[in-house]
Amino acid sequence: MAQHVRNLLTPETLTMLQAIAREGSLAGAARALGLVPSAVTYRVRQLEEGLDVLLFDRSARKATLTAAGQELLIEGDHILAQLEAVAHRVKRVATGWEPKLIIAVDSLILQRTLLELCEAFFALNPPTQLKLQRETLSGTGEALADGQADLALGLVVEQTLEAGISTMPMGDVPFVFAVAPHHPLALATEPISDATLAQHRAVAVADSTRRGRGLSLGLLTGQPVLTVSDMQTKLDAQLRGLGSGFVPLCMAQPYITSGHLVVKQTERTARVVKVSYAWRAGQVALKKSHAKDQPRNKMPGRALQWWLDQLANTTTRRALLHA
Amino acid sequence: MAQHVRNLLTPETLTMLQAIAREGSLAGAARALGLVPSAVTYRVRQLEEGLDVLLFDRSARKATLTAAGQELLIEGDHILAQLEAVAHRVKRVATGWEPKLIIAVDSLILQRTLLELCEAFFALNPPTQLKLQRETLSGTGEALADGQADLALGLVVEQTLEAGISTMPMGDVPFVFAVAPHHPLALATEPISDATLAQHRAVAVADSTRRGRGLSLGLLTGQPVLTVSDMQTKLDAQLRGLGSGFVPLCMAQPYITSGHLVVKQTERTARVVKVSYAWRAGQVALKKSHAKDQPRNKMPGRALQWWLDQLANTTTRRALLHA
DNA sequence: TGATTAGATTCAAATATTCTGAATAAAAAG
DNA sequence: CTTTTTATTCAGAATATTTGAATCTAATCA
Repeated sequence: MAQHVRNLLTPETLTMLQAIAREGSLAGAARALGLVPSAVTYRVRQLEEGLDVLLFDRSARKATLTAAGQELLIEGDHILAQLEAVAHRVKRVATGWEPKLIIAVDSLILQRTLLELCEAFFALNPPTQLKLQRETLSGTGEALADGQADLALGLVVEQTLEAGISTMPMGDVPFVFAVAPHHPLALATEPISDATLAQHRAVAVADSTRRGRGLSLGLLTGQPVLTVSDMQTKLDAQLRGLGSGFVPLCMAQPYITSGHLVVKQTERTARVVKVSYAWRAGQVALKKSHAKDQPRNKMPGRALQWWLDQLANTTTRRALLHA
Repeated sequence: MAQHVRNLLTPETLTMLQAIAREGSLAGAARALGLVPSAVTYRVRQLEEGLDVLLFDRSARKATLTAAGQELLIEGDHILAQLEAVAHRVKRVATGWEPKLIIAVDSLILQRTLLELCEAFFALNPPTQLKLQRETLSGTGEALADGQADLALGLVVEQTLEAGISTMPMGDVPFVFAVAPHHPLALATEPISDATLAQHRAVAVADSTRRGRGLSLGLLTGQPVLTVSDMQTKLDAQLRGLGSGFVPLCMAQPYITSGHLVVKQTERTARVVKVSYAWRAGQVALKKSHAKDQPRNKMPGRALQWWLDQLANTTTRRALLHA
């Protein structure tokens, strides 16, 4: 018998829990994991007994999660993700080259330029796999803070960042208020007041944060909202006249020129968002108990270093933000 | 062979790593864990091979952690703490009563009143163990945000709190600048300027945060500082004339009356800190993949509810802050 | 309604994993 | 230079997990 409950929460067990939730049944999880159903039953029972908590409701044919089970599932997901991140980080420290470099990219960032950079990176034949994670607003910084990402591009700088994370400015992104020419607001007298705005649907980009409330950029209370997951979708929605809102001038420019979007002055000042990039710069805070008072190895991995070198170039930074 | 590296990072393995770091050797860890040394060797080798990372430097007699090993140790500590918190939370959800209620208490809070409340709580013969964790400044809120604590008393409200955490004001705590009567500043002309202050040592309370930079209340740059871990120690230090600084009026009052402390006016405005309490109010954000669209059970546990009931009482709140 | 299907559980046996204990080597301490 | 402490290896022993067949039950279908 395990002395401590936390010893029951092994990664394998948590993975199994995910599988059960995903497949909807113990039998399904067994198939997914390449196990026999009784093995799953055995482990679930083990877990329930050790924790002394009923995790599944067996009254129906398919076992369903109890409230406690759901709690464990959700928290377990988070832990598993962290575990992954830790293993990754440890490997990076050991080899100098990251096995994987995760870049959280805000939807503001120009896809094309980013992919060109990736191409240049791969031309070096690095042993490093790249993973691009598109995020929005606070999700971008959060991925970094959580250790899910190594580099974040396109941070909106209102966020507070923890120690151990370095930041550099990328530049300013001017936003304009734009609507489709057939949208009622296209004919409104300028500057458009908040009261008028509130009568029409806004298109907002959802914050991809996984915890907390997240940022919301300039929404009016009571205003109907269409929420989309990234800036490109928002632009598309506005082109179709589904709503109005601020969009980065650089992304909207071609449509403005072609007349598919109309810029309108508003009462609230035009936004200029300061954008930056950030990365984990080692030097994790030491707890006193194991402070070996030997300074921690804080150099960035070689892949990260390459990206930072690229970003040190003003032209590159510009190219990531401008259309 | 484990398919995925994260499966190697079991709680037991991480615990073992802690033990090795704490005891300073594999043999020591084996003793501490009630195992035979070869078992520890076996597991370490298993881990190192699976991770494909050298965690220990064996050149000396005692194995010492490599940089990678230290990274894993530190991150592992964090994960273990979270695991503990998760198991705890799951149990609470299942039983309605928390097996343990962890209260993070800022050093501002009056010990005596708090203990009286504990006494009243235990009079109910609850199945709940209480754990009081004294914290300072941002540490108090952080313990809550991390899931290490269920209730936080004495939050300084400058902190931003995540969703899922509820806050209520407790009251205002006036601070006064005080020094011992034999301290040089006791004779200074009032109001004392910042320049004069900076020439004398300040006594500051260290932020107990485990990550980030933390708050620091009104320190002057370049001023010599004696840092202590809680408000009571700060008061003691100032009574001995070791330095000067702002202290809560309520704590200082008896000493002011007896002449062991002298209040001085300063150029910077007297502080009044707004203090609040906060607790985790369930409703964890659901990830889409397992949203069972059945509303989450969000009622607080019964022990927490009892404390919240007490705190709803104005007199109780006052008593926790006043001397 | 009754028959059928898919899921969950139980248990003994098979298999895998982890631990032990003795033997060995090598570094620090005396 | 001996003694002590530590780490490692390896073959069995002890544990833990998985399997597969049998049984039971809830949903689905004819």
